[in-house]
Amino acid sequence: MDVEVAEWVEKLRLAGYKVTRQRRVVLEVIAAVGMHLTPTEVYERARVNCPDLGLTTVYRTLDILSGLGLVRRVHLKDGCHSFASAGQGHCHHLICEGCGDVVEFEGGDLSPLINRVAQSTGFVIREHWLELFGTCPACQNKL
Amino acid sequence: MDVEVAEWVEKLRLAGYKVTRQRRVVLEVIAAVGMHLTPTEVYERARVNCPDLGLTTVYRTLDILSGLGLVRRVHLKDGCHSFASAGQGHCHHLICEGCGDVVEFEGGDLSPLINRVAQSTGFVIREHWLELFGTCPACQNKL
DNA sequence: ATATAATTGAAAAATATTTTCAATTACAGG
DNA sequence: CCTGTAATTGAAAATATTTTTCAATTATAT
Ligand SMILES: [Mn+2]
Ligand SMILES: [Mn+2]
Ligand SMILES: [Zn+2]
Ligand SMILES: [Zn+2]
Repeated sequence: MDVEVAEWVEKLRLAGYKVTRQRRVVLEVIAAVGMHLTPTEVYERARVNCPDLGLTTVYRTLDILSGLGLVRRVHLKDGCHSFASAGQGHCHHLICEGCGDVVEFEGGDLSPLINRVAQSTGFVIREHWLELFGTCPACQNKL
Repeated sequence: MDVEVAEWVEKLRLAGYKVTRQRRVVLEVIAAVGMHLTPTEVYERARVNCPDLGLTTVYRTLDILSGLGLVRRVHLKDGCHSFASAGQGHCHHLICEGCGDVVEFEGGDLSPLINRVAQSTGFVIREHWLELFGTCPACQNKL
């Protein structure tokens, strides 16, 4: 996870952003927890190590990180206010409805399906999204 | 589309809800347009036929309709404030990034993929979501 | 027709996000 | 190491979205 933060810092720098204390602490929070967090949740956790951090900066940092593809918005049934780390390359999210845990997985090849839909609708399909919902091993044991 | 509204009205009634003028006009708007609309957009369109409708009622009606599975929240890259009609049965949304058009399609059988992910993560997977994004035929011609 | 419980809209409250701006800070270049 | 400069910051205000409250209205069973 220190590795991930280091990589993210490097990508920030390469993209021309300054590496500030505030950005670093936001990065660290998101890289460390393996679950989805709202901006406010990120803010609360990050302030433990950086009490003068502002919520505005969290919003701005999350914007930058999603722009760079390092984090991704997690879409839940009732809204999509939270974010989780997005591994490199094309991946999808598997989400525990119990604890908010987020695991990434590689979706198999969806091209047959996508081609079929493109064919029958006349759409040009540019992107797809797959999210799976369920219960993680830890939450299964809690029952 | 009159058919769809009639079906929806019947389902509302069966679920124990009163069929009010306000609910009917919200239903009509969503059934008529084939695109995703935010609560405010629904409100504006519905008020053409029902000028005393309140935005609060639109929110409440959308809640009821998603509870009954008649409409579904549409999740876009930057948020998910809009809703679209959800056909019966398990379906997915294909969305035009140009005009907001929403088309439903049946996702093929994703069980092999889902089983594989369940296997490798230990999750019990209860639900899945697939959305495709692209350009509809009409918007392709506009280029 | 009437009784009644559900539903309504306006207003207020709560929540979420963005903008503004003066002060601070990262860091490139010397 | 200093210094200049443009990027970044947090607080406050503005805006946007959603929910709650409550008295008045209304759909519908009888
Ligand atoms: Mn995929
Ligand atoms: Mn499916
Ligand atoms: Zn869990
Ligand atoms: Zn289109």
